[in-house]
Amino acid sequence: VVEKQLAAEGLTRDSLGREAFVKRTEQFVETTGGEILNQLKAIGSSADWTRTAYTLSPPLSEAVTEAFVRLFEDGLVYRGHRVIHWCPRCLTSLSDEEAEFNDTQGAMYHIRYLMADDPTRSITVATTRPETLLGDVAVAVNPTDERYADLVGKQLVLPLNGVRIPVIADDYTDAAFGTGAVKITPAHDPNDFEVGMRHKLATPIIMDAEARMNGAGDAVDRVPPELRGVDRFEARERIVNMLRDGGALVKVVPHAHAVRHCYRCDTVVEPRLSDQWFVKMAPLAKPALEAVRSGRIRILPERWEAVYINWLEGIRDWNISRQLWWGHRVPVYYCDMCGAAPRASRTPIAICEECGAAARQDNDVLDTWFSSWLWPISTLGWPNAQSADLKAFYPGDVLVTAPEILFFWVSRMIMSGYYFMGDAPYHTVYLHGTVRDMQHRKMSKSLGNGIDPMDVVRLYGADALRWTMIAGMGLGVDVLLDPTDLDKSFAPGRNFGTKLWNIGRFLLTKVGSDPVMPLSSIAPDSLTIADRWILDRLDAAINESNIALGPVRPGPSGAWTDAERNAGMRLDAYADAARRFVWNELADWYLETVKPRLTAGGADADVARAVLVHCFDNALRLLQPIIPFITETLWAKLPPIVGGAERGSDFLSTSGWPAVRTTHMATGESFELVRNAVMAIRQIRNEYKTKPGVLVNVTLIPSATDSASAEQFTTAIGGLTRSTVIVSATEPAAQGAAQIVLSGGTEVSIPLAELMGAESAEDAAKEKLRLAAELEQTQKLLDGVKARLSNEAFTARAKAEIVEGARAQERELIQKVEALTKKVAAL
RNA sequence: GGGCGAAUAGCUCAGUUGGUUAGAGCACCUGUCUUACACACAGGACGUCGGGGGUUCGAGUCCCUCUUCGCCCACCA
Repeated sequence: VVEKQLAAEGLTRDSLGREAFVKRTEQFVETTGGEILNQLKAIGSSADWTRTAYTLSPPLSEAVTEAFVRLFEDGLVYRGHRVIHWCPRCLTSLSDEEAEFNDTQGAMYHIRYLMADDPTRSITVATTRPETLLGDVAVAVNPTDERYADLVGKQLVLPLNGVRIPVIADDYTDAAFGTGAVKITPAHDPNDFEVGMRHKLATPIIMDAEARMNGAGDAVDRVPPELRGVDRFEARERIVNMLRDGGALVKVVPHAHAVRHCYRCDTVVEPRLSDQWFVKMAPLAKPALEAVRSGRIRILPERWEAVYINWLEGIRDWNISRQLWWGHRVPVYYCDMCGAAPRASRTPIAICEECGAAARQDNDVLDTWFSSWLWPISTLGWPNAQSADLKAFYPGDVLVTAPEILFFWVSRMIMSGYYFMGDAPYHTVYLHGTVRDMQHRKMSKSLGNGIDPMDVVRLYGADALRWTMIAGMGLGVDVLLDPTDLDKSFAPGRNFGTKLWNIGRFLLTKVGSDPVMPLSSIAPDSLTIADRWILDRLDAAINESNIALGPVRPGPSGAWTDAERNAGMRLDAYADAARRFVWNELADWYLETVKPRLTAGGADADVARAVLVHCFDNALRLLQPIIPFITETLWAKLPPIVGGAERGSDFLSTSGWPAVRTTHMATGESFELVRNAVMAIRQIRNEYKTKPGVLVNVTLIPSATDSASAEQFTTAIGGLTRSTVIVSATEPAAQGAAQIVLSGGTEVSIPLAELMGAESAEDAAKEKLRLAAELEQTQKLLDGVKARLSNEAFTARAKAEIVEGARAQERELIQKVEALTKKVAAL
């Protein structure tokens, strides 16, 4: 923008000078950028953050200089004369990574070059960039290509400018591709440059920096006057027409190929011969490769490791100089007077040490990634080796980032970590998915398909935003969000947050603020079957979360084992385990059973309070990383523990991750019976369309294996199903009752008259149909198990526990089928 | 051109080393304002796991092949 303003005033950045240009740009940021700064301040962001985007803060600047000078002194930074990617709009060179490929439908132009001493003979070359023919210095053919063997060494005449060029033989040419003859343009193609070097050919540059046709120096005669100053693409058209008119154009065939574009402005990149600074990458890549191969660093998802290794193995030198004015200036100084060797220096050099003349600093700046690759160390105080932060926090643990900057940033940070610190900057690289819209398009400003996170925060809350992102984040899977329907994506997160809040509201009001007993002080005998069950489920949820997240760090060896390296970081599985516990177990079952106990008061109420608070405390710890705000608020309101015991911290966020109990008590299987009975009764009530308010009498005949007291069954089941439960040892009459046989053999019976109301009490046919259907389904299952077990191949070859499992299932199903058969018969 | 990944309920996705009746959320259907929560509760319906072939006592899971999407890399002019 500043450059445009200058142009309007008839100025350029060159005429203005670097100092004035920088000042001018700073003013622009101050004024125009002020609104942006204010917005950032409003949400609590540091204004310095914005400034560093324009100027490096002094410590970072020091780090960049140090890194450059050290690499220079070690011979890993060098100045090279070669063909690089040039953006004619940004007027700078680009690294390989910054010049992105786009598939483009272009054309292959076949052009005839005539022999100089025998115009009846010719060679036809094929090219996608005909305008570069003005810069051709040779035509190369394969040495084994018999078609052209007798032409090697002869001269051709370039169409349009009449320049004479030789036919050369070089392995680079593939006889099978195109016409088998390649035009060589050393200054505008990296491969041609290599060929040119081998054959000691000239390197005429035929375009200016903005990619307008223009020969400089001795190439001036190569560009016909009518083409000078013409943009390359217009020149292409005109040249093709000129060739056609002159009879040199043999044919044009459509040709799909990949063309490099500037990653910033999307302009087609022009290969261009120039002097640039490079970093030798092979020595840096070596330890970075070894780190991943040995397991010192793991990359998740694992498949990216192959991509990383493949890239590093074929790595090419890194062009780090840019012809921009914003950035960190290359700290190399020249003397134009005596021609002393360029020097890299940590401090500015004003005067040449050799001859005393004024020294000149290199005019290029460094690639922004040259500062970014130092990020893990420069942010911790490097190059100050005494930095306390560096000692305390290097190396770090996990880098979370997007796969598209694996090469730009991730791998280079690893290289700089090894080179400057002798160790990797982290042990885990977690590459997350990309947020896309429903058409799988990357969200972007230009497409207008993005979602403003602040809108989501306003409408659904920050916790809901985090929930959606984390719970939807399968390892290596893209997250699809619909920008036109925020509700679809974010309502589930909001709903869960609200649910959690309501659980807390209920729990805190019912439990009150009186101190609760610590779980450890409760006698196991006083725990109900529901207590034991929920404590079991809590342990299961913690275990599941731990497995989903995996080990935090590699073992003592410092390297990941094969078993460890691909386990963990399953954020979606962790979120799911935590949600299931809180919603489907704690809220749906335990809270419902505990209500009457809390109201009743007494010793049992204290037990219930203790278990409830313990479970909720741990549930909040489990959810804190995903839902930090709601959990923190609720946790602060938990009642104190008897005796003033601490919960580990004043804040949930630093209170510690939950741990499973070390002592085990009787399992919660009895409560599973309650759950099965409750679900069965509810199902019956629904099928018979019993009004929700109607109280029914339920007879429960527990199987011999159920040990829990009858009282616990009656209260638990009764409370959850609006029924009065009688535990009985005797079989009730099948006639006139709805019957349920649970898998353990426990039977449940409800009089039809109560389910259906007095007016239709006689309708036993429906119940018979219902039971018969269930019998049929159970029988089918049993038949399947029996068939499997009677297959000798199965019993002989399957693992013992699988076969035993099938036998147990068979026994259970036989029991159930018998009971159901009896009941159907009685009806 | 080379490499990699994906295809499972209407939608977005889970499915650990092959193990029997394939799950969740949303959407859908029925009922309910049951004093924490209708952003909720209870119940329900919905899938021959992309097509074909193979290995196996047993395949969503392993192998081959085809189809369709997607990603990464690449100096064939």
